[in-house]
Amino acid sequence: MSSTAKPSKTDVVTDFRRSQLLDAARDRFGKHGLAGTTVDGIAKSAGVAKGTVYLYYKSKEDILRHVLDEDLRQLHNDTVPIITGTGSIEEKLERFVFSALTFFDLKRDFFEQVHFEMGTDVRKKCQQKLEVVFRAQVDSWEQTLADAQRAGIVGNLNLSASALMIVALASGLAKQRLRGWTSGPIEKLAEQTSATLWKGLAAR
Amino acid sequence: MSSTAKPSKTDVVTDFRRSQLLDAARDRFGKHGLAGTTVDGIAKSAGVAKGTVYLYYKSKEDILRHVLDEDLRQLHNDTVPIITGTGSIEEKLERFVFSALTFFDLKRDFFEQVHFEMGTDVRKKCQQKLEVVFRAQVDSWEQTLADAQRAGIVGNLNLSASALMIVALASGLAKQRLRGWTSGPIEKLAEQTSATLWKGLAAR
Amino acid sequence: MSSTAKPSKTDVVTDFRRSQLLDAARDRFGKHGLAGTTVDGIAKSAGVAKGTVYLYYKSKEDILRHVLDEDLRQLHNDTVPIITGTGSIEEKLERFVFSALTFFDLKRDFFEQVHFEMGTDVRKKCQQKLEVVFRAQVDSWEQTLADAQRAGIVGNLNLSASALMIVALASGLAKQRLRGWTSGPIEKLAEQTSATLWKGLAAR
Amino acid sequence: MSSTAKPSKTDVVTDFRRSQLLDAARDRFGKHGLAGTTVDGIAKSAGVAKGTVYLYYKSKEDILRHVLDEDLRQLHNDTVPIITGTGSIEEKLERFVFSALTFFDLKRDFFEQVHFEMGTDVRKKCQQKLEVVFRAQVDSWEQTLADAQRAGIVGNLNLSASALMIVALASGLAKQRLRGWTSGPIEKLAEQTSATLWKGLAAR
DNA sequence: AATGAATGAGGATTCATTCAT
DNA sequence: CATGAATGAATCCTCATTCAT
Repeated sequence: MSSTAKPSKTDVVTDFRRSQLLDAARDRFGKHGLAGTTVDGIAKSAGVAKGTVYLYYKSKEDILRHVLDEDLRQLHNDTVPIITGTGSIEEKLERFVFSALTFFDLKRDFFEQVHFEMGTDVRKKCQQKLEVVFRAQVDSWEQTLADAQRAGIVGNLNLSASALMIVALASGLAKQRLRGWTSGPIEKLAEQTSATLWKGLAAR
Repeated sequence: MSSTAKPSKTDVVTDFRRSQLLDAARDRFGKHGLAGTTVDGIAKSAGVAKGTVYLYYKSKEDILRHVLDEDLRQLHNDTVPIITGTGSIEEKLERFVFSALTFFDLKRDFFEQVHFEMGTDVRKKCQQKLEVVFRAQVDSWEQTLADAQRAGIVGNLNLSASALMIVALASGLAKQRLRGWTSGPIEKLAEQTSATLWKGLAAR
Repeated sequence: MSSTAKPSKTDVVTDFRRSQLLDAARDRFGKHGLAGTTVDGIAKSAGVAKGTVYLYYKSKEDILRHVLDEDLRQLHNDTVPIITGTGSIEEKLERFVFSALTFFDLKRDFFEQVHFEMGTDVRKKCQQKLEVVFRAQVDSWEQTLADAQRAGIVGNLNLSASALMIVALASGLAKQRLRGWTSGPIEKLAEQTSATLWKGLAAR
Repeated sequence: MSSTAKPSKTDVVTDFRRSQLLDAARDRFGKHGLAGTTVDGIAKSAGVAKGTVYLYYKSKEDILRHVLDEDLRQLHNDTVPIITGTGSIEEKLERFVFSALTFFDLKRDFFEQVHFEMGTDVRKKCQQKLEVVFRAQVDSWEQTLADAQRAGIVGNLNLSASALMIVALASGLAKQRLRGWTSGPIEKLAEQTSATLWKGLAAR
């Protein structure tokens, strides 16, 4: 019913509330950390009462899970299509690094505070999901590099090591920006590092 | 005797206890996360009573601070001398990546759980210290690359971007290993990535 | 309705709870002393859970402060109007002593246990408030005696010493009753002592 | 042995230590209150280690008991002989008030902080002892007033009420001074109040 | 006798979760 | 649907007391 037909008013309200709560939670997690964020605080941020939170999510942990799901899905959508899409490898490389940096720049607060803070259970599940995204990135790069190799654009690379390296570099740079250790425009950073990396990959 | 008079027995015991507690804490933090670790648990791990912990550290936070200090000092000592030491850049590059990977491999549990979990205050201080180490690494690399440039070993690089890249790559790889996303011997990973990186840096 | 719009139901409940908790606290403080009273005990006495206490008062100290405030306000209201009100000095004297004795008799347990027990900070503030009440009593008596002097009812007294004496006597007698060192009806004690004091004050 | 013969060296040391600890305890209790005083603090004040305290007193409570015993004995010795000694009643009255005020003035810190703070058990015992002193004072005054009555110096007084009043007044004044609510020389205060009191007692 | 490291019971406080209205 | 008062488990920290040296 609700999937194809017009969504009932209830569904709309429910979606709105869930989204509203997720945004509030992301904000709070970003500002106060995981342990530092209270359910009451999330409720206040969302402008509802504490009890209401439990109508839409069954626990604080559940909220965290959903925030992470949403963010990781976005990370995936922001990066993987670039790798598998059209364009020269050099361009893709630069755009990939740029996208990864941009994503983490926007989520800076949240990741700075929370990303690795959750309890054993959630973290396991979260990292499994994070791993899925990273593996998708690595696999896509490996595929792309293999194509390029067949086309004679790059030489006799260790494909998997190179793919890993690309993703690691993007992630490493992102972390440094998260920490505020690099400044300047993201474009420039993406351009310089991807160019150097490309030289390394293309060199025969 | 040797330098500043023999340490008293009390000092020895104190050092032992402090070290013992730090090890226990690192273990617990690694297994259960920051919030998931109780002072009582640390005490149990160390084989002492709860109160004893407070004879040596004034709070849970104080313990965390000391664990971090110790680890970061080690990270510094394990990596910076490699960069500033002797040898060809290629060798240094490989050894640097290898050391960084090894360090995080050993501290895997701890960093996986805690590194970014602490409350706003501690985290600030901790990250300032982490930044000091990373900046030391970047600065050392920049200096080393500048020397290499003067010697004509590398071409017209953007020194600071390159230095940043090296450190970012090592850190990114380390994180992926922390997450368990890469397997295989560290040596091989270090060799492959540093080789590719070097090609990119050396290319004219 | 009556004065400032009808109080909301929530307000009524809140007032009830705060009052209920204060009464429970006064009872516990009276029975077990300040240090001997636990928040859990107060909660149990009030028939609520420990956490509920913290919905209404922010700390054990906060509770104490409110108990003291309430009691001291009552002491003031029970005594000062008598001094400044109408009637002969002899009558006032007797009623004043009687009121002070009665007040402490009712609060016996509490004062016996707590009044001087609190930590440096609270005690400072409490005693400042207590001082306000005592000074109000002394000042009122001084004024009343001055009027009497002008009216020729009493002779050439040292006004401030006499006022001080009246208050000191009431307070000293109250303490002795608190301790259980005097028995018999309060009325009689008040009558006898105030009569003797009056003779001393009125004598020329 | 030790009671009549020369005290052994051990006895002397023991007495010294006990006295030293009592003084330290009185000081600490006066400065930080009962709950605020730690055994370690007492030890530090006395210049010994914590364990040593337990060689001389079996608990913190035991220390408190001894401090109180010592002080109450002193209060008794400072006041009762004045009442039962020689001199006119007027003189005795003034000297009694003066002594009481002086005693509490010297012990000001201690009494201000501790006098009524102890747990149920100690307090009971302590107040019993305090009662003994107060009763001794009251009884002595009653006796003295009875003699005076027989001698025709005072009229048809209610002896016990009058005695009670004298002691209550002295105690009330002392409390006010403890609180810092009265200033000026003790002599003057004693003189004025005892004079007025005497007029009241002597009036027919 | 003296020490002070070690102990662990005890208590204040926080906050995720529930449920009656 | 929404609320927020009530709950009580969980945890940090203190400090009186003990005991091996």
